[in-house]
Amino acid sequence: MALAPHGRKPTIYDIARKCGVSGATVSRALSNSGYPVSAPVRASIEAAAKELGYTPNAVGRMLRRRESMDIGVVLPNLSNPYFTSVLLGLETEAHRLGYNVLLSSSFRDPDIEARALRMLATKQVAGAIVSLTRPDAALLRELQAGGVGFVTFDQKVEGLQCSRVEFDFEAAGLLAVDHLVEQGHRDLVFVSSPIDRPSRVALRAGFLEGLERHGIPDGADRCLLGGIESEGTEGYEVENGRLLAAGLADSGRLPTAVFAANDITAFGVIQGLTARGIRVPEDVSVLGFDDLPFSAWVTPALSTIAHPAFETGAMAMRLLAETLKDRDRISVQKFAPRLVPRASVRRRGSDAPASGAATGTPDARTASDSKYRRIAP
Amino acid sequence: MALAPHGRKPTIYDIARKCGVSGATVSRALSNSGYPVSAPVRASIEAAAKELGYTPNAVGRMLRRRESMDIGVVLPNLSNPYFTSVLLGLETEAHRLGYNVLLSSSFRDPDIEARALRMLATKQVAGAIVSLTRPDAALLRELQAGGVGFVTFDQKVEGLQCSRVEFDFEAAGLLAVDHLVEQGHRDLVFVSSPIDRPSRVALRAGFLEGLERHGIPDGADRCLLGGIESEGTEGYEVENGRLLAAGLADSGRLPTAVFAANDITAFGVIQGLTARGIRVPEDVSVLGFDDLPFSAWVTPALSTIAHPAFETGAMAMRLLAETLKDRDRISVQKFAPRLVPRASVRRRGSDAPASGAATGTPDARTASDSKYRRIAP
DNA sequence: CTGAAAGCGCTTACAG
DNA sequence: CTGAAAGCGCTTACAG
Repeated sequence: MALAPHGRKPTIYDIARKCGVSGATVSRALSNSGYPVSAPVRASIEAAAKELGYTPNAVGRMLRRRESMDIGVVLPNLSNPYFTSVLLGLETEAHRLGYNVLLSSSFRDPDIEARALRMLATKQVAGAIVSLTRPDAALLRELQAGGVGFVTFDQKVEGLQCSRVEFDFEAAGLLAVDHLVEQGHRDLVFVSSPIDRPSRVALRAGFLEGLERHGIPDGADRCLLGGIESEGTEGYEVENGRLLAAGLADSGRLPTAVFAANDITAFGVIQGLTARGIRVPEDVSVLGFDDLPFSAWVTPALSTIAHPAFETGAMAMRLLAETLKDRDRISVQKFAPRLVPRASVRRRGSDAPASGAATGTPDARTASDSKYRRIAP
Repeated sequence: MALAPHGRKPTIYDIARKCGVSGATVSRALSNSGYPVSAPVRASIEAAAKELGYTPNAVGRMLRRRESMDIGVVLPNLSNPYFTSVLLGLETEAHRLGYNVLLSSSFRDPDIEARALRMLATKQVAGAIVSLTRPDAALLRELQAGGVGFVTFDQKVEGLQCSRVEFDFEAAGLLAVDHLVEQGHRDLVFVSSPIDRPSRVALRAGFLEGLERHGIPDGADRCLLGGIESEGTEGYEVENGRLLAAGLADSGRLPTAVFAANDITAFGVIQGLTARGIRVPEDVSVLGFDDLPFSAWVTPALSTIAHPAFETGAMAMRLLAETLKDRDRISVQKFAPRLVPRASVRRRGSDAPASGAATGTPDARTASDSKYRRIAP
């Protein structure tokens, strides 16, 4: 791209001059406007554009058309693989639909979240897909009134009307207990980092409900919460799992199976147990939650409950596109959990892996091949 | 943000009208221009702005100033945790410097790469940080001439003058052999997926060089390459590792230690070995490369060689900011590998973990606390 | 300290 | 099919 005579990048007027036509005609020829332009004129314009190394200026176009193909994404933290997968799904779908992604991580800081949101409005994004730590409904409504379409996932913001994609965390807790009981376990423990998010509350509620349904007593005592708070990275989850599991081993009152609040915590649990000479799954079964990609890669491959991250991101993007077409339309999509039996849960008193579990070969999943049942809202 | 009388978002002119001043004055008051505005006028402007729910329009400003605080990022694939960490470092630094990130994944498709690059130019980004599968130097030069600053990482693009951050892959291969030999191993094998990228070539070269320095024969025979090509996700690396390790076990000619081309491959190796009843590290030691966050989370915690992902991203962003200040300045920063001994490599014939290895407790790393030696270019 | 005016690069009714 | 003109929202020399 050579610079035009005025020392800047060539514009439609440089092309116009060169072809002896008006800027309007160049614009029509180059912007796929559908507006009729005679074949020879069009050809000469295209040739001149190529010769001058013309690149359209999206900023000029955006200002004039007052519309944007950019969308914002604000997430707590990319160091959590769950959010990475959400972003991957979201970006794949955005790309397919012709949108560009402006990324902001908030590190769970509400001030950063607010700043990122305002910045996105400033940039005139068409919409934003967000997962907020402490959502400011008033701010969101303000930006919404200013034309920014919103979609949330894994969270409902009180006082804000917008589409969202949900997940049935309670059903996941229930499913965990069902599976473990079905594999002959009745002495169960739930292990988690401090329960901050509503999703965790729901997951535990599902676990407790499961215990009750199966007539397993002492529900509350079976919930073990770590003492280490988040510090931006996900290491604290591993650490909580490790400490809690080690404590369990030292107490001499080991359960036969533990359900971890997420896969990362499950890894900590396995570490803590193994360090005490307790084998997984021979001595204790461990069930995770999330189904992170690498949960299929470790040894023993982690039995877990899938939280469809990629699908959540892709669906959020689809709902946003829908909102941008029809501002009044809001929809709620809810995903259901799915059991992924692998090697870390074993039927009680058996040498074989849990029934239904893949044996040696971990499932080779691509980012999008798993199909999740969707619950109608 | 209420809409202004004209049915659109309020502009500086709505404020100007309300305050009985000119648009120029509003602009000066609101844009931190440093230009003097009398205190009472400023106050009334600020009050009116707040009352009208004014949000500055960055598109108008950008068009007028002909400068942008957006930067583009083009990566092969977020499903590779290495790139996720690079992005995390890059975004953290960008945020600190006031830049916004436009993200594009290319899925290793050169056409998508070219389209993403053109799109970024169209959007008038100040610069871009890229890792390209098949870099088109002519295109990059063209966009560079059009004003886009480039920084590459882990790759040097022939025919393009730009800053970049490098990593000494060859030294990493060397370091791997040194460590393994130092732990009493001489029967070594290098396991990798098909060697496409130059970085892999260099890593293997370092491994071979290491064998030679230690007088270990049959270098080429000790390099095992998988047959499964990339399909967008990273699962093929695990699979190659698994198959190769299983083959090794079945052949009955097991080495005492294997060096995997990356941590993900190492997980595959561990899976393949374990499935054949071979224990890691008791029977065979396994050394990885990358030091992904979750390599510290698995059991046994993976001994590996660190490839500073977060630092690479942050450094790339810093180099880009430098380039944007001074277009003629190009610098090359090179990171050196660092050994991270954990539990998957054990001194030959010993019950203890490799000397220097953390024992029970995996190191709790935050994303940025590790310090890497930088090699002067 | 303030304002009138031009202009960033583009699109699009309007007129022909 | 083509062009002249206005305008998207802002900034910034220039003049006072």
